[in-house]
Amino acid sequence: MAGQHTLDETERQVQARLGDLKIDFEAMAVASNLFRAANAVRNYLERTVLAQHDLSWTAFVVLWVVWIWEPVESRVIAEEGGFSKATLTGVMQTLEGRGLITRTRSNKDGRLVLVKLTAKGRKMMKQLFPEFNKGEQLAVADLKRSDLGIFADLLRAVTITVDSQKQTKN
Amino acid sequence: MAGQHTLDETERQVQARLGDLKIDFEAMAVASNLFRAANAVRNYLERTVLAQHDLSWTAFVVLWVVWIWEPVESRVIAEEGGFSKATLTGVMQTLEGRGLITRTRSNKDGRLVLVKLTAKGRKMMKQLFPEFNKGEQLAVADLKRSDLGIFADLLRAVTITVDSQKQTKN
DNA sequence: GATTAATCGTTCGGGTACGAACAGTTTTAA
DNA sequence: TTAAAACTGTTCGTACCCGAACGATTAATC
Repeated sequence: MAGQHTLDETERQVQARLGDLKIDFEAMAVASNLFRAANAVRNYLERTVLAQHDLSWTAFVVLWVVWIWEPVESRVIAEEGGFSKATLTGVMQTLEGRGLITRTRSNKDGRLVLVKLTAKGRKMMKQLFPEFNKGEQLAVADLKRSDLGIFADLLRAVTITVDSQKQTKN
Repeated sequence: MAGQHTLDETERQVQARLGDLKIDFEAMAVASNLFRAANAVRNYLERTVLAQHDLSWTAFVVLWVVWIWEPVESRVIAEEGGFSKATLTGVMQTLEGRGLITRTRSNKDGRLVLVKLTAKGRKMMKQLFPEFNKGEQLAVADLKRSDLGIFADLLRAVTITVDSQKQTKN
C-alpha cells in the first residue's frame, strides 16, 4: 500500500520543517496523489499485461501510437508519448530488432523517418490492447461511472496548464 | 502540446482496428490522461526546479521522504516512493556520495538500513521544497479551488484499487 | 536449539531515459 | 543562389530502473 502515513501527519511534518513558510497543501495533495496513481497503474500494467508480452512501458506506448496513426513520423511518436527523441531511438531499435515495427526515411523530407507496424506487430496489438484496456478498466472500477468524465477533464486541464508553460519559457 | 489528435478521432481509429471488440473508452480516456498529466508535471518540475539543484526526480522523492520521516528505513522509502529496492540502492549511493544523506545499519535489526539527511541535505530541502510546491501550485492553477479535494480523492481511489490487486495475486 | 522460512539491502545484467553534441536535410534570408 | 538558420533523428555519456539472484540477518517451526 502506498502511503501508510495519513495526510494530516504528513502536513504536520512538512510544516514543522518549514516554520511558518506558506505551503499550498491542496496542490501538494493533488500532485502527490497524481504521481502515486500514475505509478501504481503503470506498475500494475507492466507486471501483468505487458510482462506477458515482454514489453516495457515505453515500448507499449510506441506500439500503441504507431498502431493508431501509422504511418507516423518519429517526432509525432515522441510528442504523443511524452518522451525524448533520444529515448525513442533506443526503444525503436529494440522494437525493430524484434520485428514489430519498420522504419523508412521519407521521400518528401529526407529528415523524417516514417514508422509502421509489421504484420507481427499488428497481430500483437490486436491481442494486447483489449487486455490492456481490461487493466485500465480495473483501475477505475471503484469510481462512480458518472465521475469518469469529470476526472478525465481535470487531468486534461492539468496537462494543458503545464504544457502551456513550455512555450512561455521566461 | 500533448495530444494533437482529438479524443473522438482516436476512438474511431481504435475501433477500426479491433472490429466490434468492446473497449471501455471512458476508462481508456482516464488512464491515458492520467499518464499524460503525471508525465507533464514531472517533466516540468524536472526541467525547472530540480535541474537547478542537479537532482533527478527519484533523487528528489527519496530526499523528500527522508526529510519528512527521518530516521527512516530503506524499505519504507521504496514503498513510499513507489520504486524498487534495486533502484533505491543506486540513487542513495549517488545521494550519499554528494553528502546529502547518511546510511547506517540498525542496531535492533541487522538487516535494516536507517537513512537520515545531513545538515547539507536538510538545508537544501528547506530551500527546495517551497520552490517545488510553487510548481505544484502552478499545475493546478487553472482548476477550480473547490475541485481539488474531489480530484485528490479520485486519484487516491485509483491507487487504492490498483494496489489492492497486489495482494490478491491469484 | 537446529533447521527452515521470511525479510532486507546489494549486486548484476539489460533495457530505458535524458541533455548535449552531431551530421544530414530543408527552409529562410539576403 | 549562396549563406545562415531551423529542424530531424542518431550517437554518446551518465544516470536511472527493474527483476532475479545473492549473502546476511532475523523469525518461525518443530
